[in-house]
Amino acid sequence: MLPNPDEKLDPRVKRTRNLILTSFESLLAEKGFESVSVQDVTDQAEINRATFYAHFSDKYALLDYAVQKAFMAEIEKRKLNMCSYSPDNLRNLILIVCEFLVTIHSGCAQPHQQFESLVEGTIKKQIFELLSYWLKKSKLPTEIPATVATWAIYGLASHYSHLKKRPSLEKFVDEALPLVAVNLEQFA
Amino acid sequence: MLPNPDEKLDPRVKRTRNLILTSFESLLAEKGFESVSVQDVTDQAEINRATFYAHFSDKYALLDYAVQKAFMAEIEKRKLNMCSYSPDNLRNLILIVCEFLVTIHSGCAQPHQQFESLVEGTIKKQIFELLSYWLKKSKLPTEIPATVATWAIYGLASHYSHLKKRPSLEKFVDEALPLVAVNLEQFA
DNA sequence: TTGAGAATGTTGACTAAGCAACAAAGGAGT
DNA sequence: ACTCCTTTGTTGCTTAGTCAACATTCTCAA
Repeated sequence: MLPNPDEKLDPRVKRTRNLILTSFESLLAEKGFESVSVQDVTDQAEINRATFYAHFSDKYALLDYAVQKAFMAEIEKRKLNMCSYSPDNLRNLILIVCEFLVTIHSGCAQPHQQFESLVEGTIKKQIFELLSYWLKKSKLPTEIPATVATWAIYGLASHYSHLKKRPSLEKFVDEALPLVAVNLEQFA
Repeated sequence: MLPNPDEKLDPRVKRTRNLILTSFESLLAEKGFESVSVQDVTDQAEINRATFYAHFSDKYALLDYAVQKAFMAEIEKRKLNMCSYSPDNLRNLILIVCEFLVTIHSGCAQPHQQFESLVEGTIKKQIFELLSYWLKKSKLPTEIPATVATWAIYGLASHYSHLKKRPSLEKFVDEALPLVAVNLEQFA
């Protein structure tokens, strides 16, 4: 799908970004997004503040980057970026999104509205791109079905991750899958 | 005793040295000193080879630095660098040297002659400096007693660390201590 | 013995990171 | 209102790290 944006990058850049990312994640878990300042991140990363701004325009850009990278890692781990549409792949995608949101809610202190909608935007963009990629390969119509499915998947995952008593993920996905699949397959 | 050479140092320098140090230690444990190349170190540290030479003239200088730093850390941990001569402090010093050599023998693959004598030189320099510092503070004669004690201590520790069946460190040090102490105290 | 490959040091030109200082905007309390 | 303090972006100059290239030396097997 995508060329790996890691390799061939100046080692200093990789190092710096990793330092920023690592300290950001730990601060996120400790204090929550709203109360983390750029200062905090650079202090803990032992990076100059000016260097931060050479990489990210502000902490929102950093959040976007962090979420995107973490989510992409999950996608790549299951090789969903190197295949095309199938019910089973779709099932795995839904699964990933659910797990991802659950993880975020357990790994980030005080998730406020602001934070959640930022994450939502980033994740939906990723889902949409992946679905588009799948459908294009299968010569299926893309735009509308991918949009519908994207929102549906994210909605399901968000719902699931907010449940007080979450049912088994397997059961949940089994029930949800056909509803999403029909959106993508109906013109096959 | 010494001002901490860590603080006030350019963050990039600290980072680079730590990266080099970390990868060196792991390679030392894995392959042994003789078979570790500068290449290996810089590859694993993800540092440019030219950068290595900006910090160390060669791998021997690196070994020196690594040993010195590790040993100094033990000294500082027990605050021996902030006190003066006493039998108890001397006892702790002997203890540290013994433990240090034991650790090196278990943590480094195939310790050859070359490696051992490099370590010996570095450690003895450290011991000598510490003893001199102690004695000077107590207005005791320095040069000769410190020399004798340094060699004695290192010899004991080396002997101990090479024993096939090592007795309890406590017992060993209890026996050795008075012999070394007399060298330092006889003119008190 | 020779020759091919690997490791060593070194160089000079380029790029990223550090730093200090600045103006500006917000927040908390008095 | 006010100050005091913190955070935010931004800038110009300095220093450290990167890279590719080169000449040497080592090593080891053909």
